[in-house]
Amino acid sequence: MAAKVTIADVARRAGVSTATVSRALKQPDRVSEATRERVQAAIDAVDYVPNSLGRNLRTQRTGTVVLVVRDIGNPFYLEIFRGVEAAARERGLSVLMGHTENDAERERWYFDMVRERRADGLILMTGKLPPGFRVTARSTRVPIVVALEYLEDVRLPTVRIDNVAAAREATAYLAGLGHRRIAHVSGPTPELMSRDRLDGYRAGLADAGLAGDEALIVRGDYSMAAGREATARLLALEPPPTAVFCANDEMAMGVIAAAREAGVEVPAGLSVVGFDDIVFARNFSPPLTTVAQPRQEIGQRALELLAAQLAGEPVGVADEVMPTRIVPRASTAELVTSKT
Amino acid sequence: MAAKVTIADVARRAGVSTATVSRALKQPDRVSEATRERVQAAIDAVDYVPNSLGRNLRTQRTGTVVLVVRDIGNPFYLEIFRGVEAAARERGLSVLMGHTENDAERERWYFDMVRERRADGLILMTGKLPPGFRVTARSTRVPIVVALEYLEDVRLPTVRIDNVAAAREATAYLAGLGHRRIAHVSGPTPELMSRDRLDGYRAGLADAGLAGDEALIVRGDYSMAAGREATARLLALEPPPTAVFCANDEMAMGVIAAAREAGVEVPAGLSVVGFDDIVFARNFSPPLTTVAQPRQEIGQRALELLAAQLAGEPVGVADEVMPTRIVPRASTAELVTSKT
DNA sequence: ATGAAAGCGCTAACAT
DNA sequence: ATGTTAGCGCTTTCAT
Repeated sequence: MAAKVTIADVARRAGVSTATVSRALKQPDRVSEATRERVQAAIDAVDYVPNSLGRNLRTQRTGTVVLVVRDIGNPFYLEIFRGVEAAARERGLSVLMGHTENDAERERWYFDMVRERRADGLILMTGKLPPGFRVTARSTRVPIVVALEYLEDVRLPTVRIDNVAAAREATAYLAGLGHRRIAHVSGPTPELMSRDRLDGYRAGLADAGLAGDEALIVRGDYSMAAGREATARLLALEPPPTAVFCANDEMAMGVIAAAREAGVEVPAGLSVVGFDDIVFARNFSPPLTTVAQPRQEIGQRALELLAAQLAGEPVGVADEVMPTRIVPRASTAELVTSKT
Repeated sequence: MAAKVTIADVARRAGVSTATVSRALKQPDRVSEATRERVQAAIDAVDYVPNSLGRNLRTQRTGTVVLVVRDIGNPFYLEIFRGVEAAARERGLSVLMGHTENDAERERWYFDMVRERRADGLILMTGKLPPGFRVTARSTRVPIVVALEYLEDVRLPTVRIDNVAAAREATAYLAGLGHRRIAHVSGPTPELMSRDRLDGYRAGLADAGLAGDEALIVRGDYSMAAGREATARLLALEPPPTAVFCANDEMAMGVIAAAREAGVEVPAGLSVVGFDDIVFARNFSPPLTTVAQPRQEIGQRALELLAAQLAGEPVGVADEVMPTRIVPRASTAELVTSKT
């Protein structure tokens, strides 16, 4: 009915002070049973909805956190968002999702949201801080948790996986199937994550007593197209690899598509392993063997860490490493030695 | 440096009133050149960042709008989000993305965000209003724009596509390739969008002078698995269809995967058309013929409508219909009549 | 258990 | 062009 109902209207109606109404809402135990009921009746009668603007100004909190990713179009992030959101809702927080597309200006924009108090804190999944940001500066103190990616030379609470170990395991898996010529399609190697997976690949080869061959390593950019291009290079080698470990699922799918077009069947002629276990991995044909990370849990844990930080709890500089696991599907097979 | 710098600190430093500082920031033309510079210098000196909480309370606006979808995990929505976000940033608005997962409680939650003034308005892509919501009620007046989906019996500003016409065109496309037995895998028919696409399919058949056959219509739920199941049913028919129009891309991909596993090549033995042109459609094997909608533009337009509404401009009850187009790719081919 | 009163930081009348 | 003043709606001491 009324266009604008404030706490004062409720107070008047219930015959109490605004302070009592506020208490009845936020700290019911500090108000007598009878009063509480009277207040509730008044609230219903005038159709009162608390205006959080007033509260926010008073408490200097917005109840909103921002999840910053590079590319919101990447379905990979959505599962993490789910985890973050679920944990946030439990605590009455809202989650804003923003993406930077590697643009420095936008990276800063999200930081400014916190500085302007439009949000309380940040979960960073961009792999970098905005240029010029110094963690030590009191003036720029922004509650942050780094998820998934991690930052070199910066000590911030982090939730991540061990990319080296996971890649090593994936490579070992292929070696265990009898493969000897195992290629790797990596991500852009300036990025820490790509380097880690590449390092893991090398370590995996070494574990299996296999010599590395730089010709078997092709740089990509995590796109399906990059997987296609890499395939052309790899199949032209003499001898060609019998297995490929890709730094993500999209590139693995590109490899499979290109290989098939080149007349090489997967997994009969080429075993392919991806990384991430995106939704389509399971439904690809053939279903993709890949490395799964506990995305939802990562998101959840990141929010928990951030919430603790916001609540003023001593968090220290957490560095939580979540477990990964190989998901064997039909894109990999034992090497059939078809020597003459 | 300072933990908390307010507009008063700047005013003191610049030797002006807080009102002048506020003006220098928001209406620079109402302040003399000299003053403006002095204020700016003071701002830099004390490292002042405006606290939007104060402004929000004063202006009764948050500068935030919420994009409500059913399932945030559906990559289809992301392109729309991009359009919304881009248009929002131009206007200094932020976009919060929320998903309901068809849960009534959560549907209401986003409405309450606006009622509690945690957000200024809603872009609804859920295809329904929360239970009990009446557009007429002044008390629940919430700025809303409906995108993509539209609501029966409710007059709200809407940005959408013509699903009937698009489906009709898709069916006509298959008929134009010579197909006579054209099947349809629909979405859940209680939903308006699914019904529209089904109606369009029927109209398309009629256009081509083809008799409908209810056995050729299979209900799905927009999942890849549903596409797979539908395929089993369709291939068992006598004679089986030579073409399938699916109500979305995921189901089309399920159909293709299942057909191939059943020994039916696409498009040689079966032509398949999807709907939505999701990112993977282009990279599927074979690349999927589908109906593309201008997602980014839909998002952009929806935000423009909402922004106008928030600005108090007379919007009326807009009903904007955006154009769709068929994207021919390799999952469809002319029917080869292999009659004996 | 409840009330009175003082702001949180900002903007917008209204003056000058 | 600039200053004064009065809140926006809420929470939270501090009293009682």
